[in-house]
Amino acid sequence: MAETLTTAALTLKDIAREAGVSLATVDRVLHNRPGVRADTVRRVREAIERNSFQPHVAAAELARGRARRFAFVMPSGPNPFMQQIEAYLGEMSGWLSARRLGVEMIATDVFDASVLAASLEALSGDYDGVAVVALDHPTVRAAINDLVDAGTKIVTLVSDVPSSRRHHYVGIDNIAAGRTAGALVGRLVGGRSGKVAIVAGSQGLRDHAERIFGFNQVMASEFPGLSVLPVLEGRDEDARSEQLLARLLGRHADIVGLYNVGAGTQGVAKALSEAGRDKVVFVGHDVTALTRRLLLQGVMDAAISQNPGHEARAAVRVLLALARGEPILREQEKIRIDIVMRDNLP
Amino acid sequence: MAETLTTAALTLKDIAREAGVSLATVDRVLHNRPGVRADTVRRVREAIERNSFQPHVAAAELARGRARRFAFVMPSGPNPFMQQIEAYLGEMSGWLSARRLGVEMIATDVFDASVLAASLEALSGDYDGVAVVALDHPTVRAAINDLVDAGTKIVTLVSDVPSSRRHHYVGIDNIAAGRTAGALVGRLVGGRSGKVAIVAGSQGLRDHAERIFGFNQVMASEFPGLSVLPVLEGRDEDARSEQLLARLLGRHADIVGLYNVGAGTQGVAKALSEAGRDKVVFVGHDVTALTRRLLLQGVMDAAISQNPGHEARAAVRVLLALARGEPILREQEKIRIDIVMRDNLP
DNA sequence: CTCAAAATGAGTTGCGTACCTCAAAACACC
DNA sequence: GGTGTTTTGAGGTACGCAACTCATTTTGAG
Repeated sequence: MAETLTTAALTLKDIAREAGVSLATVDRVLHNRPGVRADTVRRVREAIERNSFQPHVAAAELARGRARRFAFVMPSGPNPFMQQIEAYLGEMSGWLSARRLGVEMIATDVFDASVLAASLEALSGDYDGVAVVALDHPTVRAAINDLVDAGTKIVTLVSDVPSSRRHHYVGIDNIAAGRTAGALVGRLVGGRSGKVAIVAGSQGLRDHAERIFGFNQVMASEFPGLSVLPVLEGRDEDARSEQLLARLLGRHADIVGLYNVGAGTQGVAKALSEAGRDKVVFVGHDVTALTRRLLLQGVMDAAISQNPGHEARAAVRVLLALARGEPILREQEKIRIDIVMRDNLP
Repeated sequence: MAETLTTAALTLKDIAREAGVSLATVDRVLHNRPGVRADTVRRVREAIERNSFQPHVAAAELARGRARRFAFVMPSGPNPFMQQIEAYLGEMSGWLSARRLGVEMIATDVFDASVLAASLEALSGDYDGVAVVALDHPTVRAAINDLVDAGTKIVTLVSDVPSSRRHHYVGIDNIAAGRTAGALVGRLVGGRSGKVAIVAGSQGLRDHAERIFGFNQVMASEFPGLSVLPVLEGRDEDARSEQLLARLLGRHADIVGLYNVGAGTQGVAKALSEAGRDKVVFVGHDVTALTRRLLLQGVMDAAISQNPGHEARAAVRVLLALARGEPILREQEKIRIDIVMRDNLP
């Protein structure tokens, strides 16, 4: 009837006895310190393994003395999504200080590779972990690898640099996000045939390009009745997005769906309403004050969301686990793609 | 450019000096021990407040010595959702033992109020925290309140007992889940008019009743072209659900949508396919091996999911925070309603 | 076999808190 | 002013581990 999921609480002393060595040797093995014969290392490791020994987190944390410092390198300038991440980190301040964790925000121009790389290099040695919203560029990749080599734990946030040796990526699978958007547009259009428009910031941005790729994939394979128009590049700006879209709507009377890949949402919504094309199925990204309003008004039909609170907390937890040498709960730290419609607005 | 989110690391000794008292007195205040003048208590509290002092979690944990024990009281018998929760707890075993947390599963008949209440009463004094999948019944409520009075931290899991004094509920808002299901069925039907069927376990179950309530709300207000048929009560059994639904499908040729509120999914799918009514929009709950297959086959169109992994971890985290007297990160522990379609299957 | 280098043992200290004891001081009451 | 009670101080121990020192043993090369 009752079933226990955890094992007894051994200590290092027990492991030392088991392995037939002293506490000092166990300590040397545990922290990869030199001066232990390979054979002895094996014996100790086996004893740890055999008893599935886990160092007591609290004791280890207490003993190491100095507090851990993490840095969040984020885009400068106003960006609601990033501001949300910062706000959520602020909400955690009690949690952070109870664990003696210092978290600092560092604003920089993440869209300029050399500036970003310089910012990263400047952090070397000062932090135990760094979370960075990174551009995928060779210079940035090199800066990340340098930090990794210096022993800093690195997590890419929102936008990944898969070619680097970063320890973890906290963000969504953008291809899957695009696929989801495609499925939503296709399904919500509901059997009608016609054209579908795409508004993106730029196809040069990795996440945008991936989303468009996934979107097109689904449209081609599952919704042959819908044809996708060439991508409009609105640079995530309201005015430009509005202008481009207004022109497109004028030229195509049979647009039935619209996927807004990045920001510029305000402009997109305005173009739709001024053209009197409110019935167009409109799917976009992220739950902000604006998209929330548009969803409630029925202008937007669905938003693909990547919970910024979860991303902020996951980044901190992952950095902490990496710094402690604990395993990462992958399932927990995975950022899910949320479909938000009017009735499940968070 | 850089901005720090945390404060300096004070210790109890600092607080004692600040307040002009000894360590012993601070300790007495912190743990609500008797023998301190009200005036002194205030001075100490103010010093803590003024410096926004947070006890070092690791030190506190280490000092208290004995490990914490949590119990999960779950339904006996085969239940995929509950099995998943148990599996996810198993995945956490490293995390748990590194924190010296003991978690035990206790299987019982949660659908029999007196049996469940007896199981709960039997736990008194043995556990620091209890997570329970609870029936909302006066006897159960009393048992929960007794445990609370005995100092045990209580979390209701999946199914709430709002009238009790449980410390927290980990689960979804079932009315919102029903609304979401309604919105999905309505939208996916895509403008056609016709009838909509509902299959539930029982309208006597709180969560099922709430979901149906939310579903009907949306259908009535937003989809006047769809009329909802009387609820079929399949008792979450495949055979019974299939039989009832098959009969209903036979009588109504114009059924365009179907909401399966609980289990019995296998039977529902079978009834649909044997009647050759695959085009009916079918929305159900939870991602299991079965619903995953049905989604991929296109039989089911969407599933409302309440990530069991998240629920298991949230329950543990909440119990731990309660036991430590830490604040709960509400935003983090909130269980979201996930909409799962073929293209965002987790 | 000798000797230096490598490997290991034994031990100490400190992290910040919980929990405990005992003595001293402050206080209230008559 | 003396009594008893309440409040406060001072100090110790323990928790499990990190990080270190120094002495001792073992090993391998010549």
